[in-house]
Amino acid sequence: MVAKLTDVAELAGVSATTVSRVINHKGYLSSNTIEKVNASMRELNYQPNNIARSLQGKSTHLVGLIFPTLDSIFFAELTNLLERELFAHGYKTIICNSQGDPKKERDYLQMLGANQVEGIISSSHNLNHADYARASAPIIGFDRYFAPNIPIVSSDNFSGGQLAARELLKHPIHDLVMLTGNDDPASPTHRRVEGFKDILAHKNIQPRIISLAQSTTPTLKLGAIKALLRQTPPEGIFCSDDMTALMVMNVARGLGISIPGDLYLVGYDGVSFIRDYIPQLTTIQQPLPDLAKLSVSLLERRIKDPSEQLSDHYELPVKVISGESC
Amino acid sequence: MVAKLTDVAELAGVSATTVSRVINHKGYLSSNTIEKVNASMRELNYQPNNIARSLQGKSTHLVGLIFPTLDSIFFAELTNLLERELFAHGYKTIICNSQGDPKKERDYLQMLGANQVEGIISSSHNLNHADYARASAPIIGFDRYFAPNIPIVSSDNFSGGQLAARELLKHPIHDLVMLTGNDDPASPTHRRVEGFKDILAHKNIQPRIISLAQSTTPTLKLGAIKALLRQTPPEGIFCSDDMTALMVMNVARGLGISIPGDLYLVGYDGVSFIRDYIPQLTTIQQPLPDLAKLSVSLLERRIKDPSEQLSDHYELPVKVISGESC
DNA sequence: AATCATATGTCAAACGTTTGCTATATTTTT
DNA sequence: AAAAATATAGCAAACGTTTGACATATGATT
Repeated sequence: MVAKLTDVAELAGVSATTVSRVINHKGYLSSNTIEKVNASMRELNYQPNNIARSLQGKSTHLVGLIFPTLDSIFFAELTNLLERELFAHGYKTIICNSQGDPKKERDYLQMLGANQVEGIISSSHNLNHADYARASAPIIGFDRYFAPNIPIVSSDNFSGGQLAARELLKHPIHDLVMLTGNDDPASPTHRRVEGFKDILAHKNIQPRIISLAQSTTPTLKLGAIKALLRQTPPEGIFCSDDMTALMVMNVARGLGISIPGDLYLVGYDGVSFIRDYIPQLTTIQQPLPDLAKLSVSLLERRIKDPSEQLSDHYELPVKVISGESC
Repeated sequence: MVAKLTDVAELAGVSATTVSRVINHKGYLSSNTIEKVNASMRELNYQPNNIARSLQGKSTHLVGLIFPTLDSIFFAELTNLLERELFAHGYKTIICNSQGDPKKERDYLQMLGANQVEGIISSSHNLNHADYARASAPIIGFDRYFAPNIPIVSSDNFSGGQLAARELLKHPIHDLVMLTGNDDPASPTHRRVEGFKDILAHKNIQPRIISLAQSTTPTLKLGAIKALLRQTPPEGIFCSDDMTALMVMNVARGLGISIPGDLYLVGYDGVSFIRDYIPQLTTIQQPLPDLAKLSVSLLERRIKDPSEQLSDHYELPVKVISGESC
């Protein structure tokens, strides 16, 4: 059996209280006692039981991350950064990938409560606001509105859309398409569409907005892109994420459409994978590390003081990463 | 304050035991009592406290995943699949990305113990075997040897190396390079090198093995690949992962080396991202979903019966995904 | 009418910690 | 030399749940 506090106490010839005090550096302890206890802990290879500690009142230092999937490089990198940041702040990360399944998401939300997580960062899209409003732990919405008083962290999506438009308009073109993944007008990411349209409106250009539901499989997406490029190829495309842009590049190459030249292309996200492996893509970069840091720091503030009033929305600036595609 | 079991009991006018019995479907309960209790739980929005439950003896249903990073698409997809599988088996997933930092990994290993996780799946490379042998929970090594009696789950790396060699040898070439990420001869992934060499040896071909340490940054890797392709370009390259192969494709394109033709290229992993977004790459596909399922099912067997004797090594077959690069 | 099985529910101990209170010994201040 | 402050450590209750042992009521079987 694994050693417990009382075993250590017995071996060291002191009370359980004293051992606990040594572990938690609390109260007055003689160096002699401390040494004895430490030796006993070493001898028994003692590991405090966090479960018991939490029950007693200590916090769990657990944080839940609710995202749709890790198959998307964007969420993978984000999760990676959040995990790092959370670890640096002393939290452990439970991942909850809803895979677009509302039932799974609800189960997870409930489970996180049952497991006494101290906070939640979520970007999932399946549940209604009431589900989130009821959650016991503080929540930060990543690129996502949940309920009043649940702060949103996002890139400046509107500016991002504007930047993309400006990039495309550097060329003398006007038949433009935007491929977007999310058509919920309440979603912060929808602001990308608005920013894009905003700039084009000044030039009296009306882009075609093609919305591929977030649940679209790659194959379906491929079909849609092929159809677009074959039947009514535009002169410029703005994709609301880099993976879609990458697919456009592939399809274009297959069809003999050259980028740039025949077609100009701008993506969105600018994750490090794209910068390292697909540098030819021009894209709008979100400051992912900063977004992760901000999310964690806001969450921590809410954990420390649940009543602290935070802003509704934190927007971080984006920038253009110039490749060759536009 | 959030409702607890005793609050429910009080409201329903029964004892705590009875409430617990209702929750756990244990013992004889009148349907009347059950209804009363359920109503009270609903009214108070009661959520059982898993911490208290675990302390009492119930298991935590927590599993830890120790991997180097999520920035690599391979680990991201693997983590995604494992999380799904674990969820389906009733487990929650704590992610522990060591980021190549032995200290972080040791901290995590210790933390997982303290948090009473029921099992660990790990593919991290930083700790010595003793650290893992000491862990309290059962462990499955993914593509990684840790200690005797810790089973390894991997693809058939040797056959994978052989397949890659055979693919390249379909063309009349003999100046071959293998770019590998891990040069630890004890690692299961090193078998890819051996399988590759094995086939080539029959043809009296001695490939150049270039090992880019796993910690290499993309920039350094890019430099190495550029140097290779510029100075002593081979006729064929086998990369031990798809991301490196993707980088080779990019560099080659930049240098005007055409793939296939001037250079034949085979990758390894065949994650779904590659199949969906870089279909032109010929690669050796690991059966990732099966590997995830197998890992979880082995782990569960060990959890249910820690003394169950498992094999040392479970190897799942790989297959060639034919693109245009070879 | 005594016995047994079946329902229904309560008591209190236990899980492994932490902590407020208390007790004693030692040192410092008056 | 008394009072006060400081140092040291133990007792027992508490955290929220589960569960074995026990108590009682009801009905069925002898």
